[in-house]
Amino acid sequence: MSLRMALLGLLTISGPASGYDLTKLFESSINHAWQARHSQIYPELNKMSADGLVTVGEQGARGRKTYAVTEEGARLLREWLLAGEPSRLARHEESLRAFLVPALEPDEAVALLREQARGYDARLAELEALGEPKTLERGRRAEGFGRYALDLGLRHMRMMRDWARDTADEIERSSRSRP
Amino acid sequence: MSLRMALLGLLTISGPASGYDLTKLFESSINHAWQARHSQIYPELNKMSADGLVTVGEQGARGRKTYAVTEEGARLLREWLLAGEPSRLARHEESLRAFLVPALEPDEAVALLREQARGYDARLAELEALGEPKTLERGRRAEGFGRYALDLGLRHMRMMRDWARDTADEIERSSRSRP
DNA sequence: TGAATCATGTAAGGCGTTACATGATTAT
DNA sequence: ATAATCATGTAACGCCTTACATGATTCA
Repeated sequence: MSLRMALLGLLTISGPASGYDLTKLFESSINHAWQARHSQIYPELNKMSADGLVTVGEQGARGRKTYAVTEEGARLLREWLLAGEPSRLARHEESLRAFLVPALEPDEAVALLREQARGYDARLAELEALGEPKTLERGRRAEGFGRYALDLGLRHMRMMRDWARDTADEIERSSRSRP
Repeated sequence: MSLRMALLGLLTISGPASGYDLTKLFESSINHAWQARHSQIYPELNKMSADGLVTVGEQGARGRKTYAVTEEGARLLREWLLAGEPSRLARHEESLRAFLVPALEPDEAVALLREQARGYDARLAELEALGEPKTLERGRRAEGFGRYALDLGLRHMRMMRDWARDTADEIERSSRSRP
């Protein structure tokens, strides 16, 4: 269901697009919260079309198909977004890794956490670059769509970086005090 | 692979345990980063045993089996943790929902975000209760294992709550200025 | 004694990844 | 001409969820 909603949402926010466009949109925008490859997106769009959630517009060059959200699709998305179910589906391999850090020896754990912190900093820089005017030329991104999401991504990276750094500090401190 | 590592990690940190124990441990500890039901855990433990990563100890009452990590299991976990692959597998339905908020009308979006912020606050309170001495009686949790993870969980909840609140504020402000 | 909890399993079907496969168009 | 990019699809296999299924032990 989530993939379906993600596609409806992307089409709603960014306007009609092809499967190819949506594949790239996934990568460039929503990637830190959800992933999908073209091999999953293309069949899903076909099913959604069969279910009346999207329509296929003009068949462009190279067999390009442009999809647009129908009224029913819009209604379904709205319902899904407003449905207050907690829906705790969350799979985050990095957090899992972080969680298992105490299974390592203290010095190994510290090294790993420091490296992770560096990684988050690098990705933070990538994301920050996306927010700068220079990168915004590709359109849309600035207004509404992407604004809040980008902000969320930035906060997430900062949070993870800080946690990794603080935890490394704490492990170092406690393993120095009783070695 | 992740489930396998999660199980090895939990067994390493908390000591020998049954599939039943691990199922509950999953729920009470790692839940915000990874989920697994008993129907996935039991077969996986059997496979891991066949692969020599864990051993089955004494068969207790009610057919209870107690698993322990083997040397090979420990080695595999260590390798996996230290392997620096970025591994960006992340599926977070809540972030996805948050991301799609701009697909709603401003007033609907604000209402949704406020409700989400309340939800995060509630879960934050739950997590904070876990960190208090009273709840710690069930053992282990306090030292090492759970400490860092709990901290990460708390930071995550706070981050999400703040984002939801700030974004609601921002949408409210911008829809008031040009309605 | 009956309900709750402990304890383990299997099966069907859906979701997601990797790999395979093909061809058109554009830029160098 | 050649490489890069655009563009869509299918198939096999693995991971995960939901539902079905069973029985032992403990507590009130």
